[in-house]
Amino acid sequence: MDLKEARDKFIEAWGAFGSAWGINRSMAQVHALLLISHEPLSTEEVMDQLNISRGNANMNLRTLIDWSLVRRVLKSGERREYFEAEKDVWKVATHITRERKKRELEPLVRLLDELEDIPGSTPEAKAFRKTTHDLHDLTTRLDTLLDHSTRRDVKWFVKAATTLLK
Amino acid sequence: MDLKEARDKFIEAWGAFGSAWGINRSMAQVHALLLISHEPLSTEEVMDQLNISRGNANMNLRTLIDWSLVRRVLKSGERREYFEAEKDVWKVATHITRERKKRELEPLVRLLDELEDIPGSTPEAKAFRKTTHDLHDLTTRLDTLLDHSTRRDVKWFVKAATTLLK
DNA sequence: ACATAGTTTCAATACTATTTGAAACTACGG
DNA sequence: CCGTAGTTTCAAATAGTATTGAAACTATGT
Repeated sequence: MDLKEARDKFIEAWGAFGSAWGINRSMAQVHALLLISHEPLSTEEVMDQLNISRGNANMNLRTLIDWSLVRRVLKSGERREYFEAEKDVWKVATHITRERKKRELEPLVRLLDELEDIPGSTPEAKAFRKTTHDLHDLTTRLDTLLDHSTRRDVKWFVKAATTLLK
Repeated sequence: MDLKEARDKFIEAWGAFGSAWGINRSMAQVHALLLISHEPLSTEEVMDQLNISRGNANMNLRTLIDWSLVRRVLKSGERREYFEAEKDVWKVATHITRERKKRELEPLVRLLDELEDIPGSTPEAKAFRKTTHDLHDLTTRLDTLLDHSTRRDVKWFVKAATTLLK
């Protein structure tokens, strides 16, 4: 397999992986492209290499910057903006985890918190309280866990946890 | 807030949560409904309570059974099938984790493994090798971690890991 | 103040995934 | 066997998301 082929496979796979996790395909592909590029790319280059439109490229680059997965780079004497990906995969994992925790886990925890004290003594009400209470406990713990593991160092955490489980 | 309202909110939220994580909305909602029901429900009851079609209900119930999140229950003397959800949320977390690891993480690890030894000494080739190698390392570790934490007991793991981070 | 290079926005469109609903199938009781 | 209650399948319709592309906008150099 040559480099070009390998790069295409990687971009495709990262795109598929992303969509399975609720991150849109193009965004994941732009990210993949920047991850494997040895130097920053312009919007134009991203468009060309992935065959996507300017609007699409622009929008996803902005979102990636929002997520702290990509940085804007200015080359001196050039007006055009270039983009480079964060290459430290442990940081990448941290940023993605944080972002998703914020967007998806936290709202759920808040709702479960509200739902914990619904009154009623019917079997339905009891079943409901038990489930929401248990889920609240689980999601809160997960939230705390992710919080600590991203505030510190994911790399260290994964290594320590792996040892713990061996 | 009364019970009915709370149940609806929970079903809606669990559906939204699911779709953000690549699990389709109806499947997540059927799961939510069964999680908060104090007794098993039939396909018919699921259809009625969620306003979804028979085909949809049937298909998602099967998938939930596949994922070990729901069990088929036969009431003696009745021909109709009933369904009940696994109520232990830690087991639920284990089953979901396993399934997603199998479907999404493992294929990625396999691909990265293949891509690790692409030849070439250009900066492009080097950057490519570094990224895929690092990702391979990260995903492999994560794979191992999830493997052990689901083979043992997620509950125990989350507690231990939390202590580790405190 | 104008021309130029570049970025952003957004309505229209294309694409993908989900859902429906009706027909085919299956199994059971009489 | 036949009728009935129930389940499964799947092509077609629908709903939901992502993408395009052109126009509006912004900044820069002369």
